[in-house]
Amino acid sequence: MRIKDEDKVNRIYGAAMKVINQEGFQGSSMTRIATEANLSPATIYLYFENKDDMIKKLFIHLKSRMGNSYFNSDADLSPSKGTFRTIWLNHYQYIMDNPEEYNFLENFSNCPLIGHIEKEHNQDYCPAFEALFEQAKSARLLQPLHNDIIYSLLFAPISQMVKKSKSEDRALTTNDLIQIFEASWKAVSQ
Amino acid sequence: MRIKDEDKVNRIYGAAMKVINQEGFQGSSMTRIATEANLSPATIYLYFENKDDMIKKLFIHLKSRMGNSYFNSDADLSPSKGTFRTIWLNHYQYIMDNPEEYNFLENFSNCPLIGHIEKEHNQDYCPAFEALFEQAKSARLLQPLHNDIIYSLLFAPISQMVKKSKSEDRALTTNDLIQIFEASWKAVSQ
Amino acid sequence: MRIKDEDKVNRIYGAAMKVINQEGFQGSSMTRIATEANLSPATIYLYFENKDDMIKKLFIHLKSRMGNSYFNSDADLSPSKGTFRTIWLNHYQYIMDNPEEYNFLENFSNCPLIGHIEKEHNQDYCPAFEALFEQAKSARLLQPLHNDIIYSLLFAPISQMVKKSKSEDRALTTNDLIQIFEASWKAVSQ
Amino acid sequence: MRIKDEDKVNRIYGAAMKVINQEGFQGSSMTRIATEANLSPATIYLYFENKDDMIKKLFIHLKSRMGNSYFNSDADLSPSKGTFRTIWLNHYQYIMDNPEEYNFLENFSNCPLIGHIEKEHNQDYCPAFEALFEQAKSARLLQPLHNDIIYSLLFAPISQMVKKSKSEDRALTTNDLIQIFEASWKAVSQ
DNA sequence: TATGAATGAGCCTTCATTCAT
DNA sequence: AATGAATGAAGGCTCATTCAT
Repeated sequence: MRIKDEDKVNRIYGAAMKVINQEGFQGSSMTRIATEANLSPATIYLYFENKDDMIKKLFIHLKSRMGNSYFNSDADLSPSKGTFRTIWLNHYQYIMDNPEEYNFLENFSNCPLIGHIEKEHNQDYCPAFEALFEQAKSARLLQPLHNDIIYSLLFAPISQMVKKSKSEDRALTTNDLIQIFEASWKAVSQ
Repeated sequence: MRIKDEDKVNRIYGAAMKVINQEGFQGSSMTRIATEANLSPATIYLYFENKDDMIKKLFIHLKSRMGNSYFNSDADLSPSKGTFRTIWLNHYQYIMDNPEEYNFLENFSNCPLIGHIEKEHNQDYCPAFEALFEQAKSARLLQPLHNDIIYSLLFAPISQMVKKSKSEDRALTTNDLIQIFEASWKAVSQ
Repeated sequence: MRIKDEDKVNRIYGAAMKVINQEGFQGSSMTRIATEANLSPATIYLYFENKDDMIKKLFIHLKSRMGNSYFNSDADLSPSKGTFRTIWLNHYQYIMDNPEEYNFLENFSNCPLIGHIEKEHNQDYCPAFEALFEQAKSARLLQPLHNDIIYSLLFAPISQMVKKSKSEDRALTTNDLIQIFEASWKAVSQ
Repeated sequence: MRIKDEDKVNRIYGAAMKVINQEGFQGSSMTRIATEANLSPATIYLYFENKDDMIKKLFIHLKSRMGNSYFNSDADLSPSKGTFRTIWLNHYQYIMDNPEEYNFLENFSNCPLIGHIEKEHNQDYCPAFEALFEQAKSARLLQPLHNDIIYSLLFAPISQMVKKSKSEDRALTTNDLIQIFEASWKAVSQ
């Protein structure tokens, strides 16, 4: 008998993401995805219960990848402006390098199918954040705001700018980046 | 499409939005939407070329409604922190009051179907903004940043917070609002 | 708009029965049945909820047709051997004339899908039988047996013989019929 | 297919029958049957050409089992009413004891798939019957009818009654049995 | 204009069967 | 011989769209 090829799951993930981003959720038929992954549609069902299951698991998979990407340089995590700038740039880099992934996450975190997954997996993908935020608040580096608020003030603007720049085919300059980070930092720092 | 049936178009818009938000995009069949609007599916095709066309026009319609809502109080538009706070709160209020509409816009502004519409209609929905931003920059109220950047710094965080609070069934307090606005304002003001 | 053609249901019934008898239950796809009925598969779903629903309703429809066939000559129903012979021959004639229908009923009255329908519809298709049997027992024409038993003794043998003769491509002679009826009558008569 | 694996064939038969009776013909996938038999689906294909082949052989296998059951008490086979009563009761007992098997045989003896098998195997499963019937006719115990007719008169009623009683969850009493046998006997005896 | 009936294409999923070990 | 992975074809059903009134 053949050996189950665990990497096949990743091929499916990749194909699904590609198709969904290219043709939209509507156009993403299982057959289309299977073709993209060089598989028979039936094979997908050896690895996932059904389409919903596949999408959900893909979502979780990507969410975790994105969470990890914030800290992908193994720098120290001492609470300093520099640390936050690094993380912030990592985030920016991730969006730029993985536009399909990010797009997918953005598109589907609000859809009903995904909705209730987030709650279960919300905390496990970036526990490191919580710690860092708390330390920075204790050190009076950050304002004493709820973590969610800090997170929004820090990352939402750059995320939106990247999306806008992509949709308008206009790249962000280094100067843009500096301006956005400095302004975002003003918002959250003490 | 003549004036007297403009109402029918609105009924279709309303039904489409309701169905899409209730059942998700997948469940939004033309027949289902027609039923919701008390129409025959065939009738929809008298007013729209096809489903894509309908969705696109619905999107533009809502985008414009949202753009107008920023200024729905007929206050003055002199460039002051108070004016921005009013606009900011109008935006917040709109999201809270029209969650279905906002949800729809958020969900679909990034999907391939919608993607290229925005460019054509990006400017027409808030020309007033441009003017206000320019004035405020001249008056050294706002930092000399690109309007898109100001827009992101000002509105992206609150938008994300509302989404998050909705998805977690946790309301934002008045205190949250004040904190978020003040921080956002710090980011953009001089 | 088009007028819903109620006769279409009968076309579907006919096509379904034909296909099922020709290719067996396994081979009876909705598409195959639709083709046989000169319809689109989707059209069937305008008249039936789903395949099961269609089969069930077909079963009930045929069951009732068969029930009526016992009495299709408007002869008197006085309890006499002649009456029973007439009914018995009507039954025989029905099987011979509608082999597909009878076959269908025989095949599926024991399948799980159908199983519980019978109970609901068992009595309504031959209330006349009950009355006749009771009268005949009172008149000491029939033995005082349970109606089900009389029914089985009277009709099961001929039904089985017809099936066997069909499957072996050997017709029943008039003499066969007389012998079978007379023997069956001996079984139930007093 | 060699002797030592004869057991595996029986495991397959058992599993197939169990699954078919439990889930109906529709639900009886090869994988499901293989699982029930603690085998790989591929293994079934070492013993049978394909699914049809398996079903047909299962049918023949069971038919022969049932044929033998008529004579499972090693009583004498002298042509007497007592002998026929014994055989008749054996038949009844078999149906009651092996409802799944009997159900399977009843359900599929008329389906197109099985149809033409019977002819080939009709005679080999109860050659003993032929002899007994002939002797009984010679001895003027039975009427001079065709064996098929005698067979139908004798066994069809009780078979139908058992099916009916099962489908209505109502057991046959000893009295019922006596009545049915005596009436059936009246039909065929001289 | 307006409609309900009708449909062909396509979707998700399953299944009998084969592959490769 | 035996198996679990893999698959192409097909099935039930839905849907955007058109027909015919």
